[in-house]
Amino acid sequence: MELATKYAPSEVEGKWYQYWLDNKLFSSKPDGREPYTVVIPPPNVTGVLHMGHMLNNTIQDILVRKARLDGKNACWVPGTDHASIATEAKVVNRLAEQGIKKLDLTREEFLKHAWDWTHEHGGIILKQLRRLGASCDWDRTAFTMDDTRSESVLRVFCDLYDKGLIYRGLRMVNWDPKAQTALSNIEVIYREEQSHLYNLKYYVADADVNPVVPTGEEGEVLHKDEKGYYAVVATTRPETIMGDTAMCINPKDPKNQWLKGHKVIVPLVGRVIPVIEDRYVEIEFGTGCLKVTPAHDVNDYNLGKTHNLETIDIFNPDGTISEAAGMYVGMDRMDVRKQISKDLQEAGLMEKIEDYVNKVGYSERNPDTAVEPRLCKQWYLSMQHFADIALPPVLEGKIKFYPQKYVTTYRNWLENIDDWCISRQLWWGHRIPAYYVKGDEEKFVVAMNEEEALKKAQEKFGADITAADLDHDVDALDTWFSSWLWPVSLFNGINNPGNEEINYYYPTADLVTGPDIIFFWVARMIMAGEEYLKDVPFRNVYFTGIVRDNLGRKMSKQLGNSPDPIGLIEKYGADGVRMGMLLAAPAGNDILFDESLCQQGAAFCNKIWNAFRLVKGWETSDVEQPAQNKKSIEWMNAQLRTYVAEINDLYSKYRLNEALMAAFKLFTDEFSGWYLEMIKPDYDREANKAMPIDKATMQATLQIFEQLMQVIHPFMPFISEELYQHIAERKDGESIMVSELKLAAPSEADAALIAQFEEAKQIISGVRAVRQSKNIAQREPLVREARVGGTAAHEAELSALMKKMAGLSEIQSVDQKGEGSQKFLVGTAEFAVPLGNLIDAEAEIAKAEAEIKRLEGFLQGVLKKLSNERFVSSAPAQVVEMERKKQADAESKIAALKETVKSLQG
RNA sequence: GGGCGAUUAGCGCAGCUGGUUCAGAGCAUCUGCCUUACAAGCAGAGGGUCGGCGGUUCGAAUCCGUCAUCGCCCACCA
Repeated sequence: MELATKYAPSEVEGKWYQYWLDNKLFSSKPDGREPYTVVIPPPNVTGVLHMGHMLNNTIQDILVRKARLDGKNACWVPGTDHASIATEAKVVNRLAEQGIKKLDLTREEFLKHAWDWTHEHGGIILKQLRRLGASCDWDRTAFTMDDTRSESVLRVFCDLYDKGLIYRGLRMVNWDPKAQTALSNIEVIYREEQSHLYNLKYYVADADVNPVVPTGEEGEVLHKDEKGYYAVVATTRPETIMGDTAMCINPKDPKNQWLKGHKVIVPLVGRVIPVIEDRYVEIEFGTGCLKVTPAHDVNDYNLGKTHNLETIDIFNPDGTISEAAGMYVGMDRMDVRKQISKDLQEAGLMEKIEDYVNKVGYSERNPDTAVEPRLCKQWYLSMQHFADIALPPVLEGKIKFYPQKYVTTYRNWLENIDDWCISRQLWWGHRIPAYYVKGDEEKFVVAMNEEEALKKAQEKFGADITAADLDHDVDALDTWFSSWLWPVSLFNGINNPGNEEINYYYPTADLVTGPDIIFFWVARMIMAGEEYLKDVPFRNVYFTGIVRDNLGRKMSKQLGNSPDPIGLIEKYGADGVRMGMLLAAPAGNDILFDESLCQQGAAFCNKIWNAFRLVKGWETSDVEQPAQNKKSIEWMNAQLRTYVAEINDLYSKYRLNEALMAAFKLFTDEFSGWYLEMIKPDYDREANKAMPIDKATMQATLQIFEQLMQVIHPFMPFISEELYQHIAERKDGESIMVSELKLAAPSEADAALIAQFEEAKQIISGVRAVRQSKNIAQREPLVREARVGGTAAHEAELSALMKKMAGLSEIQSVDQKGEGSQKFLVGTAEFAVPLGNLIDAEAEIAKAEAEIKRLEGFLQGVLKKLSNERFVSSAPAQVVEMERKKQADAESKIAALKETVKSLQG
């Protein structure tokens, strides 16, 4: 069969993926083997694949395929996440396009639209993952809102409520006015912003709005204009003044002593509010006067509680001004800021406006929407208990983080943890299983279903309660409240504890995710795992970096710098893209993605392909195996063992990019560059084809090739499978995926053999360099002189090989330097290629003298070290010995070079 | 404001508990080759006083201090 000169990924990838599926090679069932479990970080069900997913899933697939090759029972469970806020927002938008408002629909109607949307777009991303070669057990595909997962969520909610860990509380929450829902603290992203500090005039008055005249004590700072005395309050949010119910000063502030006990008038609003005193106020900030708006600021809320202040909520849930404000009603808060600033200035109530940089919280899911602190009742999960159980496994190393630096981040967060606000004012999600007795929010029960709720309600509040008296909580749970159960719920460990699957697959082995969700997801999974299985959910966490473009910018739709993953796969092949992703991806470092990296991956595929074409093109015959081939095979096998040991070590440290690099060098340099050239049969010019190769060499080469494919398979599953199938006749269903690579550990003999070849390689390179510098064609045979005594006996063993590789016609041993030959050193041995009058004596002398100079400098340094008594006495003997050897080597090299110079001058 | 991490060749990185020939691979660069598997290739070469300063040590890219620059995380200063 003829093989094309170029590897065509599109022709093989689909075929093998289908083959793997048909033969159920991804599927896993509990058995006697060691399990290796990975759960996918579930992408948004309606999302599409982006470069971050590509990186993340490439890494997972490499780990999973490697485990399979190592004979483990690998199980990679795929699934998707319902992403409640994001998905609900998309559905709301789509309805809006059709002229439908969410609030005009019933919950059931809305959910139907949401499910339609989910079914329409859902799972696209999982299909895309197949193109990448992801070897997930697709029969296990789960969704955070499927029956099993939903039941798990409700069970856990009820259980934690019964344990007293879930409670309902009135708190200041982060409110997203666009999605109109509460958010947890970690869903708020603070951004620094150029804004203004508005300095407002609060005129001082007594209860009857009569001006107050201060006495003006030492250190006091008074502000006065024609309308009277006033305090200056600096704020970034003038639109909240309608909610002001006090002004606060620090009791120790000398500037503002005159304000004590008085009242001030809220500008424009006209409300008279008290001046209160609290040490919370920073004396140095602005004028030391703080306006207090208990309904719209966390600190002000706390002040309000301490000082018993009235709370005026001036905002509607959508961020417009409410009736309670009495002014600007119905306007958006951002518009009011501009308007009120104008109005204040016109009324002469604005002292000044300064430029100011402050931090504003934005919703993680609606990044353009500033979060509004809002007082409302929500469900919370007490976190101290969970922090207590989740901290030890990480600190004690039961779970390892790669890179390790995230342990500190993890610890800092857990040691300062806030309770988790788990309710969201959304419909798309798991509905909170709380049931209220009609008309009384304080009377409620928590139950798995209505039936159970009724029973509990009757027990708790009286037998006369009927189903019609109960109102199911309208809110849904935070998406992460289902994600945190993922490693447990995938194996049904909540609903059916102790079942065969959870016992077998849990704890999972490795989690691959981004550091951005260390709190959202990683930490909480550890909590849930410890709570429900009393064991960690995974042993290792590999944190990937963020994929950026080659200028270091985050990939985004706006910038248009995010390549389409499927387009890349079509262009470079899945294997090429996988290699491209990994080449620049050390754990924890951001990766600067560049298409040229995929190009490199595709080139490597082509290299592998052509190496195979070469081998496959050889005919075998009964000729005897040349000794040098036998030797080369031994060497290549030693290299394989050595590299594989190194690669395994790199895997164990999760240094996958380095493992790939090592595999790349093994194949490209050692195998293609050296080994294949060593055993390559001569060309028969008359027959115009390669001479036949002996059977033993052919067989050994195919075996090595197969092993190389096994080494490469986790990184490049498609081409390795394709060639694995070409190398030998395979039974139907046989696959490289489940083949085993068994190699002995490298021995000392291997090391010695590699060292011997290393020297030969250097000699060959030396001759090639001579060729290059003298412009001698590759085919022109050369003679090489080896200095007597300079060559070790083992070099002679490889002489045939060296002749072949360096294009030498002869290797001579000489006892004196021939004239007109170009010399080079390998180690301390000197070699020469006789070139007659091609030698440029002067240039050679200059070169040698420069080298002598360099070596002499080096020698001086060594000698200085050795003459230092303290070095000789305190350094380990080994180190001193090494320095002595350096000295001896340098001296002998210098001597050889000097001799060369002499002969050239001669 | 607190914490973490980084700074090594043009680029993105490795260099693990200080010592194995004056710092390593890849990509890029330069030179020469269409050599009968592969020009998506082959052969060869150049390139870094390891961010600055100080210290510990016989010896520092490696340990300590400090400064500088960059990045990330956390935090209720209006």
